[in-house]
Amino acid sequence: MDSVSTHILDELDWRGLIAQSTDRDALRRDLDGPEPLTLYSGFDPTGPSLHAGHLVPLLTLRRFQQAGARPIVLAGGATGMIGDPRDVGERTLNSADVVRNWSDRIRGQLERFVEFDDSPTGALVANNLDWTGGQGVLDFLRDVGKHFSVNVMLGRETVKRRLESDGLSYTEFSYLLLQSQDYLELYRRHGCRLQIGGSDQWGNIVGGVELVRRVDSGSVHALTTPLVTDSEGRKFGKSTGGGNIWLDPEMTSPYAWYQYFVNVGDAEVGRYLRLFTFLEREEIEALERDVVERPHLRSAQKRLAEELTTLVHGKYQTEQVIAASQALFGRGELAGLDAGTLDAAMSEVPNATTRLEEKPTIVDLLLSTGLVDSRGAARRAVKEGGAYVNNVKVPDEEWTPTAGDLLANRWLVVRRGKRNLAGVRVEP
RNA sequence: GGCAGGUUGCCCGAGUGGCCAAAGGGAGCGGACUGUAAAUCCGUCGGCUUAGCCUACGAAGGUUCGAAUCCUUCACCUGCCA
Repeated sequence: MDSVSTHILDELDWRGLIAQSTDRDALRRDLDGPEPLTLYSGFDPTGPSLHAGHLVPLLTLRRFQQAGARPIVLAGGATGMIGDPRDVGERTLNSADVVRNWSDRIRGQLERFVEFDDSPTGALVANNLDWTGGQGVLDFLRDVGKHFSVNVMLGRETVKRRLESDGLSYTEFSYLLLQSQDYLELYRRHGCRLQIGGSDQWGNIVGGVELVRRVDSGSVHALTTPLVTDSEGRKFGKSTGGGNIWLDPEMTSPYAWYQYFVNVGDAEVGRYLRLFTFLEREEIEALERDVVERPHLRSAQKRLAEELTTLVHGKYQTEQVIAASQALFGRGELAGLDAGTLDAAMSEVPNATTRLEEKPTIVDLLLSTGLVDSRGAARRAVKEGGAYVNNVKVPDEEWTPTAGDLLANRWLVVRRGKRNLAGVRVEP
């Protein structure tokens, strides 16, 4: 980032990264102070991996660090045991073992997005289980609970909605207190003065702000990032199938990750570039003009996908998936690809193996590659004209590959619909 | 502990003895049109050895020629009362 750049708060503002904040001017003064401001954001282990939606606050921490602040990434080993109330539906508690396993994995992912060094802005990692795990109930109720008014808590939006629908357990009701205590703890341990999080966290964050003020007379800040949705209001980072796009390459392959962003709609790509990349303003604005003037090139989508894949999976992986995407989505002639390119491209997509003697039908191929879930679905795909081998439509359920169909002597590229690809390695 | 209401496919939701693999909507999937976009239109949407069979309407058992629908018990959810 260039050093004459705009103030971090103005930068975040331009990027659309500020949903709500406490006193902006006071925050700005603290950011401009002689000491680096310490800030934190917490991430609950609600699954074995972070997903794309977590990137917004996480990358915002990174932006603050680059602007001279010191970030703390907090893994919610304790809060993950409780569950933040959602608008509808009590959560199912996960076992302590599961939560511990998940928070360890998530912690490893969190650490990749901020810099750890000995400088005053070097990042810290924390786990709220460290200060709640051994805490007694009576201490908690006296030291923390006493500062919260149930009257006020009942007025919170989520709580109101839950009371109107299916109710809310005392456990989830208490979540606010735990997160508030975290802020107080980090304020005391590390002088943390700012907490950021998704806009759905606003209530939890200001709960901490007030607790710090009441207990320690400290003045600390809150800032939330917007909940990112697409033009249809769907939560960002949900795949078209409905599942999350995960950071863990075992759960979402780098190829699938890249493809998700390449397929972002024109209406949101500019906004996503600002929210998720570290590209300069001029470059983003140029890409946004491209979307209007030469939309078919999809240059903004490709750039977004490249940046995000590099950020999460590294430069090497990114080059691999870009090469694979170009090879497989290039207009048609798969036969023209050399063996090396094809091998590399095939390693990025789902694979299966077969032998010609087994006389696999197109239905078998679709099923074995996981492109469909059942034989019925495979037949349907063929009937609907959505099954292709080597970019050629296969209209017959009984179709079987022959030696002449093999690319580079060993591959069949099986496709379902426009963009679901898989490779079948044919063994001699 | 008592009383009342509820539990249907990925989600919402209709269905109160056969015409129910279950209306309708949403999501998803495929096709056409395009730009690996959006919108629109069309089709599809439990599984299988697919004119047939199997599994399924919270669980188990029962009544019946036949049950998502009736009966019994159990589990869970919501509300009111204790």
